[in-house]
Amino acid sequence: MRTIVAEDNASGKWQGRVNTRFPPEPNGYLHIGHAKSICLNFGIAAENPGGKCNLRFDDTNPCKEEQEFVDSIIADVKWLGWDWQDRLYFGSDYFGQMYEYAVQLVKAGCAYVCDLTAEETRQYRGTLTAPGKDSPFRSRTVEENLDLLARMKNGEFPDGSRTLRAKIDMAHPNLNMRDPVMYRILHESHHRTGDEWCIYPMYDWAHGLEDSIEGITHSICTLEFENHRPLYDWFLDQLGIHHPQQIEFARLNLTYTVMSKRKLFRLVAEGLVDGWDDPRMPTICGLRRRGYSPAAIRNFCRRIGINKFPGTVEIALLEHYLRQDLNKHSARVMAVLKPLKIVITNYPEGQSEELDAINNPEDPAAGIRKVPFSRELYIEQDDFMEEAPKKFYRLTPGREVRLRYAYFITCTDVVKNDQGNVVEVRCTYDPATKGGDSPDGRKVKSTLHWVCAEKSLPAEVRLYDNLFTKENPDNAEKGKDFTANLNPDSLQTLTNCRVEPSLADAKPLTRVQFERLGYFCVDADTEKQDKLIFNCTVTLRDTWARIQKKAQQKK
RNA sequence: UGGGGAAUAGUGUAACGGUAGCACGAAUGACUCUGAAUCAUUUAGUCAAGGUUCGAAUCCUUGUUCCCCAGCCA
Repeated sequence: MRTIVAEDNASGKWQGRVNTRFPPEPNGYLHIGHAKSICLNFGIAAENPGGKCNLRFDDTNPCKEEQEFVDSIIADVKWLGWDWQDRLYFGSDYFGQMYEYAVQLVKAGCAYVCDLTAEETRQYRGTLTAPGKDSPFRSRTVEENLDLLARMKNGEFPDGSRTLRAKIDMAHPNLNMRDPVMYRILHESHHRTGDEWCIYPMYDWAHGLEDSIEGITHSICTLEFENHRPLYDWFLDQLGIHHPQQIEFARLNLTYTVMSKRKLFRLVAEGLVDGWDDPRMPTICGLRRRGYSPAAIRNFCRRIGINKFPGTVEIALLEHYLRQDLNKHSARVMAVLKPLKIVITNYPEGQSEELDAINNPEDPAAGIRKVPFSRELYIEQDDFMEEAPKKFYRLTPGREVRLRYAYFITCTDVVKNDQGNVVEVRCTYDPATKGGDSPDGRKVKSTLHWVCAEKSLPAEVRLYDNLFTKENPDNAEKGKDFTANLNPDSLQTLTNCRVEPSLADAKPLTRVQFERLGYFCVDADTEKQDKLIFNCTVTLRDTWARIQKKAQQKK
């Protein structure tokens, strides 16, 4: 596709212009599939000198469209990092011009007013294999059509009583060419034009005109419109106006999620998720709340490429670009999700100190911060095992490990509760290893993250897994649908977490890496509920987890 | 049984008649104050069968499989 644009540019087909557009219908929230289209359209414009991409709302159906969606779409495209400058357009702004064009087509004998009901229209259309038959109103005179069209526009007829149709060919093998409806009567208030209109243009009629009026050069859309291209071309040819080239590409499918507006709507409507911006949703606002960065999404969209084959991209690829970007840009902090108390028995009671920690090893300019250390600390429950299996090289009785940026410690003893669970680990530390380096050069097998028991802050952490348990959620048993494949464990809330004090004033959408755990993002609920709440954006790659998993599979 | 499209490693994507390459994943190793990152190595592919050609993923023929279309939705 980029080749086509580049070649058109070289051949001067459009006088060296490149003007694409992203044309959403404001009837829902944008998702990662839209991001593919957004990055394609804005990306192609950006790659060509002088290239432009318009943001245009295709708002031709007042029954489904709302200002709320207009606002969210604008916010999402902007957040993704794209700029349409002063070219924010609405299809509804062209309703007057479209009507003029319709009159022109009627005068040319290329369109007629049809009195068939919706049901009759369907019957007359024929089937995939059988041709349709002409509407009895097909042969009305131009004068009569002009009169009826004007009266349709003036509101003289009830909803659904008449349509304006293009006069093409009721026997055409492409159903879209069997006298398609151009206007329907809808006494419905539009979110922008109010009650000015009671006839509204259909997609096929409106879309090409919108493209033409804006001087679009390349009209990029998804595969299901391939069948509509002959009609797109027909309207523009009949009118003899600027005629952009429509090019189709396959929409994005991702494993372990659903992408259709209808299905996402159901998840929200049925309370199966917590709203459009639920961090498990593939919506742009959901991904944003989850902690995704715009750059990660853009890089992903660039890499998945453009095609005409409806494939499914692995969610792992998205996560790869996520980690790649977050690794470079996220500040590191220490947080303990499932705390296990440790007591440094040879560290003086009541004493504490501040240790230097590097904010981001990938970015020296990010500097250092202080973290408090004292006699009592928390480490991760997963980082201690009383009886360590072969490849476990974290803390276990008798073993020395490093506390990151702090000291080497050796486990000397454990304290158990009545159920026999370890509730406290006792260790000694080596004062000579302050900062985490051993003067004698001795090595430890692992480095653990930790927080000070007293000075760390309580926090809630929300862990996420795929929303669905199957790669293709639609692959459900007979009689069931995708909701049967919802993952019951897609959200896990941990309420006893501890984070280092530097996070005290973290604002929503702040992205950090919890060392050795993953990337986390401060949730909007932090301000509402007045406590620190983090979403797990994505975990770090975890070799140990894979080793464990393999060991279990062997059993 | 009509029409329109599409098929390249597990996944996604290049190669436009001239060495099938890249990324993700997976595996192995090195390194490491994150079992992260980084680095190295390995793994694995042209839907099928014919044909044209010195040479075919690419051109031709036939077949197979998949996607889309019968809204007064977009």
